[in-house]
Amino acid sequence: MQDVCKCDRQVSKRRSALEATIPQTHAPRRTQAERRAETRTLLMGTARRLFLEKGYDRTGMPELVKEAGLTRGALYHHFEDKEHLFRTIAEEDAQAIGRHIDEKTRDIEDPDQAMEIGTQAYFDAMAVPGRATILLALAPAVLGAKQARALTATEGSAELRDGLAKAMPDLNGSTLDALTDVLSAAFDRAGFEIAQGADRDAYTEALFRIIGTLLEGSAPS
Amino acid sequence: MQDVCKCDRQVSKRRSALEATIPQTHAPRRTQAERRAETRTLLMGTARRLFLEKGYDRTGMPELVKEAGLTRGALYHHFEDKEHLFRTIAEEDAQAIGRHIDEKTRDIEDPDQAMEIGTQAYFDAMAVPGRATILLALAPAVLGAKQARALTATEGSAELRDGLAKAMPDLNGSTLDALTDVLSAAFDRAGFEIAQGADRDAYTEALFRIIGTLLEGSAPS
DNA sequence: TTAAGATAAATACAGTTTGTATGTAACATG
DNA sequence: CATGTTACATACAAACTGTATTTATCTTAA
Repeated sequence: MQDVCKCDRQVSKRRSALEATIPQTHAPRRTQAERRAETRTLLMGTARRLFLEKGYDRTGMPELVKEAGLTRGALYHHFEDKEHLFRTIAEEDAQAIGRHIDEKTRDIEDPDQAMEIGTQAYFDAMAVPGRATILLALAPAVLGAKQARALTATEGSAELRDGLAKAMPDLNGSTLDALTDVLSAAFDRAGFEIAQGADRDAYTEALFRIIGTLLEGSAPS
Repeated sequence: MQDVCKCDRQVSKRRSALEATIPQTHAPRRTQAERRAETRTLLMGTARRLFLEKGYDRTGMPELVKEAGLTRGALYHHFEDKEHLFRTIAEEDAQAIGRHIDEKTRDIEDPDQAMEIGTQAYFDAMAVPGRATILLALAPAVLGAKQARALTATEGSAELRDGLAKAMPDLNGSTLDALTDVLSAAFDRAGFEIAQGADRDAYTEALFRIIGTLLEGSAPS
């Protein structure tokens, strides 16, 4: 019962959390880039977990660094403030989604197949634990709806727009934009629910029913 | 420049914000119910404004009660904590939306027309300043995605589900649920964007294109 | 290799914020 | 009008935030 201490004092056990098992030879001698990357990774990983477990505003920095085996000094050296820490995490997740979709669809010619594969790639990427909550539930509140949307505004929606434009040439621009927007919201909802364990096939079919009927029902080429 | 004071001390100007103009006769003699309602309204209104201006976690209770001309004593008398205050505000907005839609659609027989009118009523209700941000951007982070969804889960979506079920009898239950869910996400997005000043007609047409083609395109009765 | 500079991380500090406990004023009721 | 109850203010103890300062670790070039 010697754990109640309001100060920041660290018990001089450096590199604790990662290598607590190692008998501590003498000096591990990491390069600065390594140190930096490891610490950032550790902080971001711990923060990610706590943000997800307790929510953004109920997560305190003292608690966070304690769990990471560091001090607030390290945290504020790497991140300007709590919001910057969160934004960095959210950006990383968003970029990971973009990369994954790009990888999976890069070599596909047929637009329909690209749509199909891209959708599954999006669901897969969004199902990485915590990602959906970070990007779709927390980010709009922490970063603002606009910034949060900008993070996830995948190029995929541009291709969706093009597909719709071709199939429905009578649509004016703003209606086309609105249609693309609400459909991307539908994709987001599907991705979120699938990530929470919902029936993936059901959501996939629901989305393709919508898009399928839209594309064929209006002005078939 | 005499404003820097860390304590809660109140300058003994009771009922300030509301009646600062009145020359303060002797004793206004309000009933308890009135006192209570007025204070709650004042606190919730001020909190609402600050949550919208600065975000949830950047809004502090000291600042809030200061602007309301009260002390934290009053605040914590009426609300358990910050989250409870927010939840109360969000619930009020959600219920107002429900009431408004109900009012507007109560006497409509034709399902199609009810859909049309109900959609417009939803957009109107969601366009009340701040409502969209509170319910769709902040609530998922503060209350959790599930609770936030539960707030806005209007009965309208049940009727949407029924309409879809009739038009597409081949759909199994889980796909129908998924379809209803992603469509309601589309409605939310439309409501949010319209509230932010987007082209209402464009979003309305986009939604009805989707629903229209779905209903007619599959299995017409 | 090592001294000087740069980066990483810990400690120290000042101001705020949160929730609670306690005290006081306003209203309600027999 | 005395007594109980509700509304609100004040006082207090943590806890949290961000910054300034100091110490440790790594880099580089003579």
